[in-house]
Amino acid sequence: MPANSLEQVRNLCMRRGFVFPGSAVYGGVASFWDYGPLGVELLNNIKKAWWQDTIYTRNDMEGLDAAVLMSRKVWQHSGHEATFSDPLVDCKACRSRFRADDLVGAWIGKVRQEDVRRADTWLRHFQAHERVCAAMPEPLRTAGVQIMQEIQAAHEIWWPLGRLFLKFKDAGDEAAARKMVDDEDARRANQRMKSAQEAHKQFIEQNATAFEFACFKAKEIECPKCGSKEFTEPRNFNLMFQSHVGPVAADKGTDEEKAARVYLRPETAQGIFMNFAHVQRAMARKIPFGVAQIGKAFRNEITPGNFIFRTREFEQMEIEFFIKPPQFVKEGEKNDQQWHEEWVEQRFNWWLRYATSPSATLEDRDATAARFRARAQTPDELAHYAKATTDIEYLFPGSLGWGEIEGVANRTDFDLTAHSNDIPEEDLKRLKLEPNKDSTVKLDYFDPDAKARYIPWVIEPSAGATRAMLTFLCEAYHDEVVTEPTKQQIDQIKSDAAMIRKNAEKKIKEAQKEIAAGREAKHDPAKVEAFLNVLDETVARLPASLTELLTALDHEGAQNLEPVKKFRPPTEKLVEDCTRTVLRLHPALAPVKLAVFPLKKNKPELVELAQAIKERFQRHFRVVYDDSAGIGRLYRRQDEIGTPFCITVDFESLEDGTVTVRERDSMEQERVKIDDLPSYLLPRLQGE
RNA sequence: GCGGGUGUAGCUCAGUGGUAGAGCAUCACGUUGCCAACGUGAUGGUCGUGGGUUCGAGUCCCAUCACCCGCUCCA
Repeated sequence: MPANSLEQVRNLCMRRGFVFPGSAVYGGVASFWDYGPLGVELLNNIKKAWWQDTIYTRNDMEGLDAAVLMSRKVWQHSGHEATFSDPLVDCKACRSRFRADDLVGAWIGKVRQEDVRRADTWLRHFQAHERVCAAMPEPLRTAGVQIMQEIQAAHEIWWPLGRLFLKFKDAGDEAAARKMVDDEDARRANQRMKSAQEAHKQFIEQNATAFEFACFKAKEIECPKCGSKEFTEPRNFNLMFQSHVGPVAADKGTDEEKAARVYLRPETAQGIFMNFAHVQRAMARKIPFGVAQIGKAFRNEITPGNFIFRTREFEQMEIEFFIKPPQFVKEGEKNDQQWHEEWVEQRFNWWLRYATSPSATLEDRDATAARFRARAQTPDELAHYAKATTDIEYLFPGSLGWGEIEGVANRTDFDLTAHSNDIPEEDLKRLKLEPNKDSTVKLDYFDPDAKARYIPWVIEPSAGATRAMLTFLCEAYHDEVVTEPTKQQIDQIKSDAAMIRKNAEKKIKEAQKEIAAGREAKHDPAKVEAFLNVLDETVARLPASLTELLTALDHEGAQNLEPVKKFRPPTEKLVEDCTRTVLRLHPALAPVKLAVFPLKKNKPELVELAQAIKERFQRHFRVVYDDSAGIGRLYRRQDEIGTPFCITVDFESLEDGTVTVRERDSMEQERVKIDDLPSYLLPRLQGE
């Protein structure tokens, strides 16, 4: 069984040097992770497997590595800048989309259109603003509420005077009005009102974004279409990280600033489109052909999380495969839809191949295959550039569930057309594009076969390299029982579990009493009961369920139960003694391919030979030498990081030149001549 | 963004206002003939951070940061 929680994988990653939290010395920065010694090996191996399988073993592919920073114009014409630069809200009732700042601006101005001479209008207005301020985060909340209370207090004093003043003025009684203006109390009240209003205005201006957000949170805004007050939160879709080329002193938004602005790519694809003509000419390629690229991409995600699944800096493995537009496809040639299907199949099989270890049984393979699926996106999920997209998804453990690991999109001729000058009117209409006055070229292609010039269509298989790492880790992770606990040990667990139940049932009764008396209870009876059921069920299935015991103890309802705390350490010890953690990684992906041990570390001749074997292989792949523990522990350590083979040098080795080769998944050992090691290991490391 | 939880040694955690602990890991020496061996000793913590209450705070209060879970969201 693969990992049953992301937590297990996360722990292993941090403990064994796959992944570390970024900027940890300063408390960390959410969503950024560093890849440690084993992580960089695994990630490199994944990228290598992808590069070899998509470029070397095909006849229609080329590689590329474009710059991360690209001209702002790339992202203007690709549609990325315009589509995702404003704070947007969706009405949950009628699904209309609005700019959040427009709605809030209209709402603030609304009172001016109403009868400004009515006291209750103003009061309602101030109270509404106070509710909005109350929905703001601290310290804005306190400051805002204070300002709104002051304005209400000032209004209460000022309003009767103001109304009197207006009354005189309306009646044409200038003398009385003037007398009021000169009156000391009235002036003071007026002054207080004015400064309160000023403070209010400034507060909103200075905290525009937070205020905007709070308006929706406080449910003060109405949908202009349907009147509902239920909106999604304002999302500022400015997903791209910005920087500037050269020193820029200008303020944001000025022409000077914009001219120097560059974006960190949110996808590697545009770098390929920029180089379509270069690659085609330089390599004398005919359509169909593809360009592959591996590289970092950056998205300022609104909600990052789930370990390395969604991060703001990540790595993509992308292919843009250029094909004939439908109107030029001849009888017997693949059209865009068929190319799309073929790539989905190709890529799906790639995932399955590397998700399984060669030692996997048919049942294992079926179980693995069941955790992958290809799912066609529904029309409302499709990105602005795509005609169709099929997501390849993996069933991650725990709450993450099905997650996208690759998208295979049919981008039509959208991108190459968008980056071309002189776009014909019908294409502008068809692709909903604006004319491109910035581009210097037309990204078309003369097809000698069709004897026509056209802009190719594109199929884009785009996989996440960092997500691939998480996928393969989750799939490879196994806690295995290797030594059955004794009957005595099982009986001990059973009696401990019975004791836990007895104690917990007492706690449930106590809690029920507290709840009946209207007091807060220390335990939630339902949760404790649920925990007891899980525990009993797990204990009943011993010894097969041994590794599940610890998961059961992590149950919500197990918290604050004393006997559970006592039960945990010996149980942990027992589970650890009886199980091994093994990463059944495909050998091509394993960060360390081979480990060499001397059977005894205090025999120099064994150490010497073991180190010599290590040195013999270290030019070809990652191999480690270790003698810092007993042989059993050394094997376990390597299992945990997925090392496919371990070699042990013993006294027999000195005599007949053979060593013990121990295979990771089966733990079986074989005697192999040192000279035969290359021919023994090589095919096995390639997964044959 | 909201709600709940967690934060103590490299890791897993105990510590219920009164001298900071255990197991594992690491290092040294010895022992050890193949699946998480053992003995002896050593290293290692301003208890996430910043305030406050107190004679005294890992423990109580407030704030803040990070992570986890659940919603919400997601090119």
